[in-house]
Amino acid sequence: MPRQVDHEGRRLRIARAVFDLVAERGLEGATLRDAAARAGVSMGAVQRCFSTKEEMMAFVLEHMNQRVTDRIEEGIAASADPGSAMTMLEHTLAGIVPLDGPSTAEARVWLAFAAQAAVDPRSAGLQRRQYDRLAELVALLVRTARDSGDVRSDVDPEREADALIALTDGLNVQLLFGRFTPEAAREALRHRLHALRAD
Amino acid sequence: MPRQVDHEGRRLRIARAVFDLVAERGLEGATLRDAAARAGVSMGAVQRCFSTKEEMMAFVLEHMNQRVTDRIEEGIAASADPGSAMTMLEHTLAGIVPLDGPSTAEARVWLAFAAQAAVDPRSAGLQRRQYDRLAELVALLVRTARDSGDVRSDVDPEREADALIALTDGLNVQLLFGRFTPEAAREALRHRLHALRAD
DNA sequence: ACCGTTTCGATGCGCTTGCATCGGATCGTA
DNA sequence: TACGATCCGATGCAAGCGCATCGAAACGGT
Repeated sequence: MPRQVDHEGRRLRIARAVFDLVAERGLEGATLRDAAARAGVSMGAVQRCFSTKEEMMAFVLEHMNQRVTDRIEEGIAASADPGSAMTMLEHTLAGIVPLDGPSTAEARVWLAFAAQAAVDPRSAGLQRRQYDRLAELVALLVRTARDSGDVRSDVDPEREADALIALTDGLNVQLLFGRFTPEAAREALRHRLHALRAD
Repeated sequence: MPRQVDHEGRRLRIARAVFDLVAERGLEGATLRDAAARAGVSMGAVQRCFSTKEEMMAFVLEHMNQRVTDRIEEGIAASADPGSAMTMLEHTLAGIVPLDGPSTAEARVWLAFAAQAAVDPRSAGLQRRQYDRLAELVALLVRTARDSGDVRSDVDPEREADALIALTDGLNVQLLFGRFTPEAAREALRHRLHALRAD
């Protein structure tokens, strides 16, 4: 057998490089050559790790979603009162809004993929699945908070979850345009959640 | 003097063609050749109408924003009670959310340009100016509605306007993903506005 | 120690892109 | 009617793209 290299590690390394490129120059700014150069590998290596560019991009998207999920769970675990559904809800949504440099890059990449999903059904499917999972989680949190008396009893968890997610995405866009500061976005989110509270 | 052709009309014609292409295939799917073919003119004509592709795209964006503005004003004028700030507010926001085929195309193009603006400061400037104008209008409507007693007195017009715009943009994204129906989006918007009403 | 097998990095290819260029058609003028 | 200035549409061009291909290098089995 010939020597083995760490394929999975290389995939991650390339994915990170592509992520950076997309965050800086957008989706069409991420070429195979640039990705290879940024990752410090040859172009052939990129081709061997991913059968096609589309697969590479899908991997990058999945990898980013995984990172966001990890950060959300981390934020929930590190919160003062992890058991409270309301706290978990706030951390979940706050984990999506970019509050610092790295997550701003995430938001940029998210927007780039979102634009692609709007015209490419294949890409839309991936995004939609992610959103369905997120909406389920948020709806569950809202329902739990409602049942425990933290939020008003007349809110519909599913509808409210979708509305909250929409608001979060919209805040992301405003942030990327530079019309919002991260603090203002977080404040808007907080304000919205506060309006759900039971009196 | 040689014969004159309708330059401005041709610009509009090409802009409409580019708009359709972007709505169908995204920003990078709009090439000069395809634009010329779709508009039914030669490629040279496109080059003479717009000095560069960037200028053409900026014109397309401006043209679309103008169309949206026109539709909003039209909706306000056609509403049952044009004088009511609350009605105007609802029509303004509803004019942004895509409720039918043509405005879905608008939303697609909007998202495409939004993604570009996230990585291109030049494009971000254009978008930001548009949003500032929209935010001013919405804030004014909210303030008017508040002062006339239609909405609760404890809402901050500027903050609320930004939040409403963010929600609208988020709904647009969800719509494009196919997670929302236009009716559900409109319902969510209505629900949110209803929550602002004075009891 | 040798060789077959497998993986590596580099180069080539066909294609498309935005933009520049050029001959020919067009119209006012004398 | 002949001319010259002007504008039109088609073609050319250099660059960049994704992907295919290829010789060389690196191992394990015998």
